[in-house]
Amino acid sequence: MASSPTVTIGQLAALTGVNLETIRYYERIALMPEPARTAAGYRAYEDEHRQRLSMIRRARELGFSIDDVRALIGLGEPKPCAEVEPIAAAHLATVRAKIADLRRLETLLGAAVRGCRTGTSQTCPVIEVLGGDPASA
Amino acid sequence: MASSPTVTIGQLAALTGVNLETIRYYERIALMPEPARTAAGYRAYEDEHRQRLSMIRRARELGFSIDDVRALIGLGEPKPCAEVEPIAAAHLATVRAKIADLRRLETLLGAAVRGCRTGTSQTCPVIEVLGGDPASA
DNA sequence: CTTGACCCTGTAGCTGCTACGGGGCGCAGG
DNA sequence: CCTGCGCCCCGTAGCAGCTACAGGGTCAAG
Repeated sequence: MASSPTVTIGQLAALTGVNLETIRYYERIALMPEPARTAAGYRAYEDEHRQRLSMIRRARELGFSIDDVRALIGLGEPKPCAEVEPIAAAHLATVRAKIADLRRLETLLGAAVRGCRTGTSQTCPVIEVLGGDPASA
Repeated sequence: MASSPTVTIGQLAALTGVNLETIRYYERIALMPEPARTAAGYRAYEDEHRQRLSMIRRARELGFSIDDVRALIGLGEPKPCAEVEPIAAAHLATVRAKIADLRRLETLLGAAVRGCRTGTSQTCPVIEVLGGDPASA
């Protein structure tokens, strides 16, 4: 009973902010269900598709992998907390690990770049960070 | 006048901790120079190769792209600070941006996962984070 | 002389898209 | 009715940065 029961792929892309080609890609990898088609073969999306795609988009923005997304929002009904929580917790752990890694990098790079600017070293401090092992024996 | 003037690709891999196939890949994309060959066609690496590959490895560990690495350690002599510093500074900026992004994720995911564990909500808090927009109009 | 560990080449696969190329459809204007 | 524009269709190739084959050759020990 809505004024616009179905939308085209381009409209869905505009509604959700997901690239049109990406939507087709999601269908190809069975992350999005195949929508009904018009007589001419155009995809006709319902509001359920829009909801699902929005969820996928947010999950991707949160850094979940495609496989994680598949596990989080199965092909049908919403998953129970007991299934969702371990995936989210694992992902959170990898996010934290990445943060820790990046902070190490930040420290090292920051020091090297500062060394460049103060310019007291003979060789470039950035290069020095890379070449800490000139000879083997 | 060293006892082992050249090493095979497998030995170089062991020395540097870089995967053997990755070394060949670096040669293919001209990041590593083509080494001399034995009569049988085996690659024969000198210590210079080992040094260069170690530098590449450290640069990659610091998150520099292959193109950045190419710019940092050209095919010949070490680059001057003036060339190196902008690349390192730009990379540092992207590292900081990634950290900021990941911290946002950490906050959101952390709150959701905690919500799961305290379990007061009807629907899973993780799913709630994903589905904040049930209907369009 | 055989066995096994190494080496060679080239190509296909991975993730998650994105961008073609070469065609159909739908609707508005002339 | 026809044209033209914008959208849609499909399939495939490309991006980074490896990694993993398949199907061979080589070398040194036993």
